[in-house]
Amino acid sequence: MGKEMAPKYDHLKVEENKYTDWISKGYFTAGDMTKKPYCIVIPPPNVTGKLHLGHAWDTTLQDIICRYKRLQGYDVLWVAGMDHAGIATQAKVDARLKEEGISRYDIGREKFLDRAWEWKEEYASTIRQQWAKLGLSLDYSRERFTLDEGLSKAVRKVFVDLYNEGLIYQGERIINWDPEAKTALSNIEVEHKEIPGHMYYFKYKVVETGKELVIATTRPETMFADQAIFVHPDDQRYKDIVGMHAINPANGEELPIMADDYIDMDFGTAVMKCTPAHDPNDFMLAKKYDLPMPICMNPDGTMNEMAHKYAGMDRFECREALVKDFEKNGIVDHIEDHVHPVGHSQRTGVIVEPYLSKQWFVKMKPLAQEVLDNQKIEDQKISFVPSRFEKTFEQWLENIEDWCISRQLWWGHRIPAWTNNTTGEIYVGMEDPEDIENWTQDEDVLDTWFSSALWPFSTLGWPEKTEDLQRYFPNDCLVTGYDIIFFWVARMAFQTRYCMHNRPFKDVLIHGLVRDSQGRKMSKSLGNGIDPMDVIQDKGADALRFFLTTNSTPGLDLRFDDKKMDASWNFINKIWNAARFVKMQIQDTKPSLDLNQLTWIDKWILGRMNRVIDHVTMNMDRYEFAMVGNELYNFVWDDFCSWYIELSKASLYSQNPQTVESAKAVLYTVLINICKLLHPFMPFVTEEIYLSLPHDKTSINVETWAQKVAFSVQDKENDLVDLSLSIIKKVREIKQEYNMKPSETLAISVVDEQGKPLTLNEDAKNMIDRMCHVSFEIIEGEDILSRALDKAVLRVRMGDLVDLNEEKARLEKEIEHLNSEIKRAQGMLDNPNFVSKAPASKVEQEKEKLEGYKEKLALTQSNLQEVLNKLK
RNA sequence: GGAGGCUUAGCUCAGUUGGGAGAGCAUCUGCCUUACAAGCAGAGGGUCAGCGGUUCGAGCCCGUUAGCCUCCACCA
Repeated sequence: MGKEMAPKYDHLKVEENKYTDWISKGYFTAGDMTKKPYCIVIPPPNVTGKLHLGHAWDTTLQDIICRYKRLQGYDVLWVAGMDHAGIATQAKVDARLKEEGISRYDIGREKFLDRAWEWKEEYASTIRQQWAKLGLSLDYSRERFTLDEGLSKAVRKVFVDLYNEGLIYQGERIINWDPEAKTALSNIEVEHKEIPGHMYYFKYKVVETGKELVIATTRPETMFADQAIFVHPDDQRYKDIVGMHAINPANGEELPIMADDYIDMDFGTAVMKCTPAHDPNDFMLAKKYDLPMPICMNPDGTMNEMAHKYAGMDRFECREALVKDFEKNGIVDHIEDHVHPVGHSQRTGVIVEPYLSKQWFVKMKPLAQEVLDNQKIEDQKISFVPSRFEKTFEQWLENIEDWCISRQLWWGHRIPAWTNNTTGEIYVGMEDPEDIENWTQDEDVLDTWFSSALWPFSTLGWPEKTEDLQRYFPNDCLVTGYDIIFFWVARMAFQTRYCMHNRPFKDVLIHGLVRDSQGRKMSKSLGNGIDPMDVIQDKGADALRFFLTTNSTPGLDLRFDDKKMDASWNFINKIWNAARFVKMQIQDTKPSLDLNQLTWIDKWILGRMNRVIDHVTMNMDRYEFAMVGNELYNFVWDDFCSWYIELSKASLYSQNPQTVESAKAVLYTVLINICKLLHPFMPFVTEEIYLSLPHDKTSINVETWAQKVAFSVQDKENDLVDLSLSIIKKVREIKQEYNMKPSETLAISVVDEQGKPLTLNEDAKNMIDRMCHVSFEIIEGEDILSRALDKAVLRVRMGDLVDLNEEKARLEKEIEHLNSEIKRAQGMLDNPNFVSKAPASKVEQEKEKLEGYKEKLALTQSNLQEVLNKLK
């Protein structure tokens, strides 16, 4: 103790070294069995790189919840962990290998995986450093990785169970193929973007009649794999040619002309070419009619030998060349510009190719239905904050399609399926086959989200029946962005329902995206990303945390704003200086709060504090952090700093030792409670202040939540505060209005409605004088300025300074305003419906307001009369 | 084609079961007052996007229009 506190806040110094100390003391290690458990699992960041501002926001929200719950006396477990991020990480490692001039095929699967693990270790440590900078109260003793041994076991078990129940199957289907990453993707890994393209109309010759048939397509390059031509059975235009054949202009093959009512008679020429292996609808038709399904492309997006002279060309090159040749040969009827949605790979950005391929799928309908059914049960449902996301979530589950889970990658959970080398038999199991030399394991790995989906319980030890699982499952809360509700939240929901027969967590707090100051998404290509570590260096983690969490509303995006970052820093600086003042007063001795010695202003601030504690607690429970921030900002800055600290100086410098002691104790009490209330938001500075003051615990981390102080207060004490504050404000206003120096002493008196002087006690006079430099005198005569307060009149000796005409105008304006308020309030009270229907408290409130306005109006009117008399 | 969000002070945004419009920054005025000039004390500034409805009472609830934005969706 006895640490010096510099006048200007130095966040670098304050935030240095604290975190390692907290970790070493085990403050964030869960397991106190005497307390009630509370559990959050971190959305595991990808080990592909550094954390961005979105992570900072997401994790700070969680940290706030965890720290709050810890102060409230919960045994909080916040599980640390990271995600192996299959495609993304593999791409990074590939790129690193490329720099060395080699590819993953050069070194082989095993060596590649060694390199990937190296990469993981490197980035995991970067991420942990960033967590430390942010001050996150994670439990590292339980840190997990989505590819670690325990999770691998969990993944295998789920896969095998689902397979045995027929909920996982292997099938040849049209999937979304990423030609860049050369892997299958799930539907939601495809982003549909409207891009300008063309609708090509080509002429086909009908073999039997020799007539022309015009058919539209957007992807001419797939024509090499066409197997049929379809029209609607009721379409009179084409009725005659059904059953005939047409020549595919791309390869000269004869295509049967068939009829199916899938065809939209109003679209294009109402004739559709069918490419079973390259389009999901065509595939469906081909299955129905048992058509062959050849593929005309290689996995890397180049054309294969089916494309004849175009073989080896990239698919888009081929498109261009083919159309050019068609134009030359008179095949093109016409070409229209056509803006249409095209699927892009979320990971690599390339255009996704619908592609026939053998993959593993999860049968989703039954799993999703379980979740939907349980959403109707109060103690089983997942509650979203804000609740509108429940609809998003449920609608997605209602319309869900089977999930393609196999990926043609190396970095990930290997699919636990083997094919017998001689019999071709498939084996799926937890354990490797005994005669493993006779079996070949499936080359593919699982979608990363397959393992992420198990996160809420796999991190706690499942499938083992661990104590942690028993104690901390289901989780209490999950915090994540709306952008991964489908990817992650929904999948956790059904996997948890399947494995645990429970919900993964009770609440989901949803936040939005961090945008730049112009409202744009932060992206690498725009180069507008902001590194949270730079912000922390510049303004401190506390300021960043406070900015992120108190300037945002659940579910909405957040714009990063330097000005608001500054405001956060300034707020911390303000608290810092208030703490310096308190420390200066109390030195190193903890003052004792004697509730019997409280002055009227002590009671005033304690009353405010009590109310703030109530509001903050309520809003913390509702995840309304912006409201908490706003209330604490105002309480600290206005009530505590601007008013109480200044008012308390009169007590502190008085001769009465009891008053002095009481003021010190109140300063200390309020400050400590401010620290506790703000600690979830700004753990570093609140710890620094806590430790620099006399304190009860070894760290604010192990303190208890703010407690209200119970004391008795009388109406007249409250009235005195109200009156004193209104006098001070009014005097300051008058001085400003008349260009007087604030330090200049103004002679005032305070009188009641009848003009009788009000007796203020010496303490109050002293305090008012200290705040706005006045002398209390008996004031009579011509040179008076009178201003109405709420329940009294302030009279000021002004001499010649008073501009009576201006004063008249000012008073008239005020009277006008008061009259309109009276009219409004009177109107409400005269309305029998209001009096009978509105809550009694509201009616009472309105009556009081009306009385107040009336009193003030009377006072103001008499002031105006005085002015008018003088003007005569 | 479905679903959702946003529109409040010059700018960025709060506004908790409906009951006298708020903050930060910016602007104007005056202050080096012994915690803080990254501060202190004051001031100005808004038909709460438009229209209609419910209600005694609407920024808030309902409907509708407009502008901006996001997600979902297999039309060749």
